[in-house]
Amino acid sequence: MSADRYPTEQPTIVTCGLPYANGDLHIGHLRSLVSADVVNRALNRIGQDSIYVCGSDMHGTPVAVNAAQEGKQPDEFALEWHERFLELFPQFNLSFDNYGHTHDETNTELTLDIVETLEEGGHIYDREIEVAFDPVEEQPLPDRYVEGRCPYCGEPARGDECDEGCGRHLEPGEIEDPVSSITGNPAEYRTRPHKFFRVSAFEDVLEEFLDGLEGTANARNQPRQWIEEGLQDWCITRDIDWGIPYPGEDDLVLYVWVDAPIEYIASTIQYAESLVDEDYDWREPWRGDGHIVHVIGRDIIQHHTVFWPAMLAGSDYNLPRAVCAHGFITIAGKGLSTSRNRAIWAQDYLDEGFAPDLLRYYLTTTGGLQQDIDFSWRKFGDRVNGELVGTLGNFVYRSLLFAHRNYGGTPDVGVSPEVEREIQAACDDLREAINEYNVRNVGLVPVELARFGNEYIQRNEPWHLLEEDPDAAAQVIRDCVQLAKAMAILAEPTLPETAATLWAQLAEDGSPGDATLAESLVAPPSTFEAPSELFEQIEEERLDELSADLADRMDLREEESEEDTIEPARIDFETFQSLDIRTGEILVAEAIEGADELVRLEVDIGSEVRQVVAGLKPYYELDELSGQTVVVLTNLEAAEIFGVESDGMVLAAGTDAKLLTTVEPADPGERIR
RNA sequence: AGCGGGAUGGGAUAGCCAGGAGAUUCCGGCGGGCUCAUAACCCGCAGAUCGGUGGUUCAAAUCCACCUCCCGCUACCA
Repeated sequence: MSADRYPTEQPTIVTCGLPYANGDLHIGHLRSLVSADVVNRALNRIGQDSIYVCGSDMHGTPVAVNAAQEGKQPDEFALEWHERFLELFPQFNLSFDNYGHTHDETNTELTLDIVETLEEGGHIYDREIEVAFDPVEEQPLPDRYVEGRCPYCGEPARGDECDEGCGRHLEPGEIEDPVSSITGNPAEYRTRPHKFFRVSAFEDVLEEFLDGLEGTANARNQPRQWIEEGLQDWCITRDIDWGIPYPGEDDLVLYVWVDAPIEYIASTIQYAESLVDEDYDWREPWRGDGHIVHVIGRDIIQHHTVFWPAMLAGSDYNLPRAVCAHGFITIAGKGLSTSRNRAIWAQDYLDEGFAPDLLRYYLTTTGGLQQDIDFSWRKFGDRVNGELVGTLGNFVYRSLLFAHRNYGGTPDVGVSPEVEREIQAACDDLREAINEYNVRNVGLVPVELARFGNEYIQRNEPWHLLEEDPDAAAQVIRDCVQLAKAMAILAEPTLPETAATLWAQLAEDGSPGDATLAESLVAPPSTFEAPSELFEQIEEERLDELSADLADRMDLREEESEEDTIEPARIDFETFQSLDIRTGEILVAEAIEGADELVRLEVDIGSEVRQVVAGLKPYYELDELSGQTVVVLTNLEAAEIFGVESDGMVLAAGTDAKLLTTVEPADPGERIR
């Protein structure tokens, strides 16, 4: 890999994964959005020509499904979310140079253009595949409209992905035992022509691409395994009516993952078109010598390191220079769950009245980009109070206040060699950090400089020097003012709002977002007003409250899901009578291979011996099970679990499956009444 | 079970890709200092055989193999 270090002469494009227009954004999404924003701003600070573009992902079956549930048209539904995103982004200081959406004209046209290019290049072919169909509704069942079993690992899976088992992307027609996820009707397969993209032909291209790919290690390593296992061609059409229609095919639309990443290009084009005074050639980054940097969640690595580069290569566009795949966010060690409201919602955070910079700082500096990070209000508060308030905010405030009181602004002397070296070192650190896409260090650099600043001012005690040695005092404060100015520039990527405030306090014109590192050694104006505090301390009680509220909310949901409350709905006696519950004796108990908890039981229920599957492995030794008297619900409909038929249900109590038995010995087959 | 991530002083993390003096920083603890500053800031001390075992190497937290545990996504607790 031999790409030039930033800053380069060529333009760079930074993108984040497209927010999906079907729901509210939470801190998980923000991690993508903010990290990419930080990368873009940091590149600009070190003098790299870089823009940040993205857009909403409007297509795909989840939007179609959710829109239908709300009785809306998909475009109307998705557009509403898109608009909400647009309102939210500025509140987190996400500085998109352009933010479009995949359903707009630019993206639609470009997508069709790219698909045609791929066709002309012979990269697309027709193949008859079996598609799940709902025979009752006479409706095709693409992607998540169908559920069934993964052909590779046997796990239950969605139509487009084995989301529960091996994680493989599934091609239409691959899934076994398909059932409509809408009606529950068993689906049947019908043969139907679809379009396939010859991804397999790009193996060499992709391997070379991965060898040179910058960004996080997971984005380089994970796809290597997929390539080793052999690349599958990729079905790029679907039988729904929400999406970009496939050219020349009336009843097919493009798979959402085709037009989604193309939005990265389309958004760049829109940016170029939006400029009035200057020229921007979008072709330079995408087809010329520029650079593309993708910031994504680690769940969409495959799309950005296999499908997308293959598409780009097949239609003569540049491949990305870097893919930065960040980890997930957990709360109290548990994964976010939107359906269970287990998340910190972006809007809720703002409603709490916290400055966006605080969350930006926390999300980008808590762990490495690739690492999963755990969110807690306590840790959030510690970082804010310690590093932002105590170290950075305090240094700037004490310095500027001292300078203003005693000199009316910047003392009229030069910066000392020691401080100049220190500032330059910090600038070097920022350059180094962004060249490694290390957003954590990007955010820590200004705080570390402030640490030095605090040590420096403490060591020199200008408050004493004021009378003892006025020249020396002026020197020290001059140095501190310069350090503060450098911090404004260095902090701008992560803390843009704070940096702008500081910039104004120094009476600087414009914005630190227009400055480059070189300016960090240029003296600020000789006069400025008294500063105000950059950050507010978060009270301990406040943190306690927030923590308690969050814990309550998550605990509540736990209880609900555990059904801890007594079921209020009464049933009549007849309903009870309809349950055929009998004693049984376990004859055989053996583990089901490949399953974590499942045990296959043969249970004698008097008149016959039943095979029953139960999740007992973690709680019992298998050989102590045989011979046990248990209680069996015998007229439960049979089901196949993990590929094993289960005819009946062994009753057990609690989450750790304490088996029910009788107090007195009982023969198999005695009815429970 | 699959895929992914992790295991470093009490807690949280850096370093590991490009191996080299018993190891970063923050919080917490203890002791001092300062008083310009948002009870902030500065200095010092205590505290880790870098999950385990083996291997490669003159040298491993860093490379390789195996193992154990933790976590996330999802699932099979009928």
